[in-house]
Amino acid sequence: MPELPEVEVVRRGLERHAVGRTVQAVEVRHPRAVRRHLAGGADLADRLAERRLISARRRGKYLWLPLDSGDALVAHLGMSGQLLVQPPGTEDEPHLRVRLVFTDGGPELRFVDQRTFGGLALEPDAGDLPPSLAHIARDPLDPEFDLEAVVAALRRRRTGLKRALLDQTLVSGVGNIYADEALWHTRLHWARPTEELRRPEARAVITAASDVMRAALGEGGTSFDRLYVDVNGQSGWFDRSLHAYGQAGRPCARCGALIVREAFMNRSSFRCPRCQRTPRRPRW
DNA sequence: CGCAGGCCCTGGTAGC
DNA sequence: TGCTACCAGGGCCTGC
Repeated sequence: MPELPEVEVVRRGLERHAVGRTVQAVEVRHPRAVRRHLAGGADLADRLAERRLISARRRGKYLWLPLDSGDALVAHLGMSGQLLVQPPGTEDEPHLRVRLVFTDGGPELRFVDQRTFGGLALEPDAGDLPPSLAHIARDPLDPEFDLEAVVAALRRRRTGLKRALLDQTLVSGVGNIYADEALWHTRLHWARPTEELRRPEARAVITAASDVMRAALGEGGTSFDRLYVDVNGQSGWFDRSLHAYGQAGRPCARCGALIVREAFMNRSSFRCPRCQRTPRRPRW
């Protein structure tokens, strides 16, 4: 599941392998992959053809590639999306959704996505950010990320802590994996009411999320199910450093109690039952 | 407005 | 063996 570190690895790959090149033609092989492009796949292909990719940018889990036309190609990898750079003639992947061919005859850019939660769309490149991303908060790796403002906003919420960490309008880039890791590092329970957080606790959990994501980026991104690979198909290996996520039944690295898995928001949450005690008034 | 919950999607796997 | 049920979960959407 690509979260911020994995998406950043992809962004760097795009910067290296796609930026500066000119699109010759685009093949949209699955309409769902371009569902956010309301004018349809043919329109997307038309407006991308003969356009040069200017740069590769990211906010949270979103990527966008500004074009020399003033549009930007916005991409989200969803659960299982990949952007692969493949030599022409390489056999098509089973879940190939969109193919970009370049005028230089070099490697193609392929959007591959098994579960089709991800997709591509063209939008105006409105200065700093495509319009559809206006609601996405800055992520912790953004130079303009304002920790104290996020801490204050977090403590104004009236919800469970993990819900808030996953809310991309509060802080972006954090998904299920890094939320569980940040909570484990700070010994906080996922159902802690945000309005009861002490300022140092709030500061610690946001800082922990930031630190864990930065560490993952340093190691090439988390990958435990082979669905995530970077722009050239290389897997990361950060899963070996996870302390909570996916560790049910394994001993907590801090206290030895067995990590438990709990249902939360139709997904899983992992925590240490001893280090991360259930709060008196949980907000599930 | 803030917040909660449903839904979308597919391949792998567990269970009968 | 072959079927069904369940699981992974980010983000959009709706309703309260």
